Amino acid sequence: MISTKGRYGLRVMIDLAQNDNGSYVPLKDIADRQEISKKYLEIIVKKMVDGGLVKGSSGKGGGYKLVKKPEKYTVGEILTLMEGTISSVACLADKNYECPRRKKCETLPMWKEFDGIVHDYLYSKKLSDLL
Amino acid sequence: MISTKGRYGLRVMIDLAQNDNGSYVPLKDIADRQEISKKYLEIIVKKMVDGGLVKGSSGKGGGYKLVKKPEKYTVGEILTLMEGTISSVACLADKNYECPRRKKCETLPMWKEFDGIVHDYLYSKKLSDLL
DNA sequence: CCTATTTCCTACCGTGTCAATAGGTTTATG
DNA sequence: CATAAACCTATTGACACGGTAGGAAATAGG
Repeated sequence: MISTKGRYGLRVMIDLAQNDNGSYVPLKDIADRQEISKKYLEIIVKKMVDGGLVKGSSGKGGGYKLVKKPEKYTVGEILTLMEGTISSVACLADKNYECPRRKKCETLPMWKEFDGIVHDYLYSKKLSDLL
Repeated sequence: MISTKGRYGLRVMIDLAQNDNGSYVPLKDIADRQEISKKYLEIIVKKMVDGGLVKGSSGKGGGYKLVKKPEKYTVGEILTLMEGTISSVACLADKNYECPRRKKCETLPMWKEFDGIVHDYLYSKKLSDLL
């Protein structure tokens, strides 16, 4: 289940794309438009800055802006950053984890196939598709 | 993310299908084969009994058995019972919930499409496909 | 009838995440 | 130098996760 971090994060990205006039968009405006507490959005946008999805600027006239064109972002990369992983099962979330039952596990192949379908959908969907 | 309830539950169903000789399969045997604590499995199988997926019988010679043929179960129905919902976002998990932003929400159509794909995959997958 | 085996039931527990809120500090602009 | 904005740290209450523990009830075989 995608949490508010992922869902709100995606909406912030859309908002930034829709209101991009070259300068920075203040978080207060985004919070008002999206009807989400600005305080809570700070946490979310912080992750996006740290993850390199957006750029922030302090001080008067500051705010946030996208670092690349909307068609260059995939929904998958945004959700992966916000959620930590997008995998549907723990056995596949950590790439280094080797389940001792992986040889005989009857469900693993299905989870892998399922994860593949989810991955394909989310990484083929572009931010620009949502505007 | 599918929790252990869903994952273990699915494995129990597979185990029951594989070891079905007409009589009841004791939980102790399932726990041994699946390398999962029997105590914890009790919680999981209880849900499956309440949900009508399996039938339980107390006393000596008791245990659990499937109530229908493996090809009549879908992975989707098993996971939905164990997880409560299979929806990827809260806005779609509760059928009665009406989001005040649903008219203008730019992400809702995508979530609906995504949920549809997930649903189609999981409900087309049969328990018998995993044996 | 008795005993072993099995499900069934209730309660508890530590840890972590979720969804926020609060209050202050730093940075930049005009 | 005032204002507006991001940035930083801490805290909170509720709840789910992943179990563990101990016993009560049911049932079959000897």
